[in-house]
Amino acid sequence: MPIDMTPSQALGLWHAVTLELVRQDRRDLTLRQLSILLEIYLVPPPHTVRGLAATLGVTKPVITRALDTMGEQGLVSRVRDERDRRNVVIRRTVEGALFLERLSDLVIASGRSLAPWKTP
Amino acid sequence: MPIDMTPSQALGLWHAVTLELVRQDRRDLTLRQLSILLEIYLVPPPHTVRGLAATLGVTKPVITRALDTMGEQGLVSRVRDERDRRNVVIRRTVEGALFLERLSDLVIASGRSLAPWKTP
DNA sequence: AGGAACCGATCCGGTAGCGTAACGAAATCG
DNA sequence: CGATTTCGTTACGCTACCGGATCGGTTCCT
Repeated sequence: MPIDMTPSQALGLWHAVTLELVRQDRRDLTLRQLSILLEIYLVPPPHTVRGLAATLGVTKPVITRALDTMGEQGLVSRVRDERDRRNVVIRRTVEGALFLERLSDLVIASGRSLAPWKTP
Repeated sequence: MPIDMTPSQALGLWHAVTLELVRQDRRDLTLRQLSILLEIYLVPPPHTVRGLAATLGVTKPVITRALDTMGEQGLVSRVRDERDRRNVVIRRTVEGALFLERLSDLVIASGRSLAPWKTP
């Protein structure tokens, strides 16, 4: 299932997607925030603050702040773990799934229309 | 030359690359800054502040600030246009090219090791 | 020549993220 | 039990970026 790309394709893909993300602006997510969001939605739960911090290689306050921001935007939600009430479990939301679905569409579309050999 | 991807591949690719970018940290580029950098290096020159502002759909100060930051990091350089001294021409640098080359490597490597069907 | 238009940079107040260091709550240990 | 460890959060001072307005400097237009 791997994807093979040339350097030109790789950068072209990144160029197209970042450009479009900036253009439509809407949610101004940090690279870290986006990374957290993808981690939550692509890796099987449960997700905790310290777990994410370890995975991303950042401190815990970074995760807390990112969850604050994305929580306000409805992209994630937090629930106290009742089995160990010290923990907080990060949960997915419908809105977050929709956001990533749009990101996915953007990536796919950008990849498809990448440097069409001749014939623009 | 297009690349065809499934939604899972698209998000998986983005996940792997952003995660690695966050992990190695180094230069903490904004999405906007990265977008500007890619625009400069992938689109034929000349590049001007107002041109980039129009392309990205942002205001001119945003471009100026981003060029300040990336200029300090040696990723781009600015030269006054002698034919029309109102303009500033944004130029590429060796260091900037190297940075994008590493980004390209990262994207390619992430794409290659994407959800290897069985047998890791 | 002089006014208008243009270009990039700078100033302003405000917002959001950062790292370090603490904190309170909860579980575990001895 | 109390002491210690483990969580996530908050406090603090700082830095970077934001949009909007404005600024000099330059060119264009008549």
